[in-house]
Amino acid sequence: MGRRKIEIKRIENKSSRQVTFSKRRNGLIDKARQLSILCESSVAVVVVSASGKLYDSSSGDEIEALFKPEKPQCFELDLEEKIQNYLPHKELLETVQRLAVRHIFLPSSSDKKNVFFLLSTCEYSKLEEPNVDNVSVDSLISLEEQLETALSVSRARKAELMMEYIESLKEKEKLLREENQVLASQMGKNTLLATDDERGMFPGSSSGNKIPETLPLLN
Amino acid sequence: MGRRKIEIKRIENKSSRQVTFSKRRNGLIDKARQLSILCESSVAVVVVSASGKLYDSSSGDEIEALFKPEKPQCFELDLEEKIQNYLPHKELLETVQRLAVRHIFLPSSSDKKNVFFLLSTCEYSKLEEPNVDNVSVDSLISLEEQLETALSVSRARKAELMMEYIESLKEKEKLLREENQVLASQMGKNTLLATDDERGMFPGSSSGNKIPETLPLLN
DNA sequence: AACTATTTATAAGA
DNA sequence: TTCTTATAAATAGTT
Repeated sequence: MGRRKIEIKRIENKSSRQVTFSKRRNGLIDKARQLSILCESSVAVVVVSASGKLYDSSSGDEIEALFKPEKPQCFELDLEEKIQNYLPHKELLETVQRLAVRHIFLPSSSDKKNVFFLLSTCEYSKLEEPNVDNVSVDSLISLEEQLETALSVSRARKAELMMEYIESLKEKEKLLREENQVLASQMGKNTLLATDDERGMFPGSSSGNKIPETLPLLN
Repeated sequence: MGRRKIEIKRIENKSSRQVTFSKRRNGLIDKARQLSILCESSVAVVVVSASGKLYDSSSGDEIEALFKPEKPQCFELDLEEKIQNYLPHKELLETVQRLAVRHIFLPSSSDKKNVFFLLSTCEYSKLEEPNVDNVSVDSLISLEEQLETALSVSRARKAELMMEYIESLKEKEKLLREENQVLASQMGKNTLLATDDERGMFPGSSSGNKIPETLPLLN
């Protein structure tokens, strides 16, 4: 689409490369925007420099909002919602968000299911200059560390939330069970329930059913 | 760029929208690829779709073998060692920075949506410096690919298992509650327990108040 | 940053 | 879905 056809290969000239990067990045972003509108999908474009520098900060809420609408299921609990929001793709999203955000296009519709996440980085360096390489590598490593930190935090938080929830459910179950036993004994017919308490119920989960048959739900 | 100029607004016709979506998505991805090559930048396109198309999946067996916690650290190691040592920490960035083209399937814990990952990046030429041969880089790429896939699937699986467990606990709780109610009504004195249920019962004992009060744990 | 000759993407039609 | 093609849009080289 220019005066000449170009091969798709690295542009050697540094300034040409920079100019092309700028033009095409803008083009890409606009394409993403158009797609999101035309097809009612959600598109996020994030541009990060290789150095990890933040070009354009955006609120985390905006990006998070991108995924909120697709929250599935009838989870009435706040905690469960939080857990849902920590699913893998959200981890990635949040992670990248911490790095750098250049442009964000918010979803055009609330119940949209198609989400494009586009991350683009450009290395402006100096491949011709050997002595600058270390700087670049260091910045990459730094970037990686930030990513890893973000991911770790995200995962840890997710696990924490889930475990809290599981603990609370277990606790609730225990109390219910106790109540049950009290009631049963008050009625003078507690044998059935008392024996139930002796068994440990959940060794783990099996893959197939949400509620595995091997797990006696009520003992 | 078609027979006619179109307004950038939601395409009402469903099949047109689908067709356009497909075309433009491909166009976007190709643009991203070109940008990454031309400007030696890294581009990741992530597609999250509710329609459930699978671009790539990884077997569960590889996951166990590859998912090993190891430590990062020294930057001075040769590349092969770096590969071994850096996997967890560099996972995301290296994915973005180095992988040529790949698809990762991220199973969602939800049964109604699938997550697709498509990452496309351009290789850094600095990685192809003197003492790094192509074989080494290739193996790096391959390894990273496998690891990333494995990690993604593994994490998703873990989340799935936890969610299954949560579901089973909830189900069990429900049954206990029913049992309780039956007992209570049989005794003709079910008020006490019923009211307990309406309030959040548990301060959360076993884990030392880990359960946030703001979260209605039950109902 | 603007311009414009060309190439590229794609809307509509088959 | 895939292809064809007229046309709109993007952009490479230039100013």
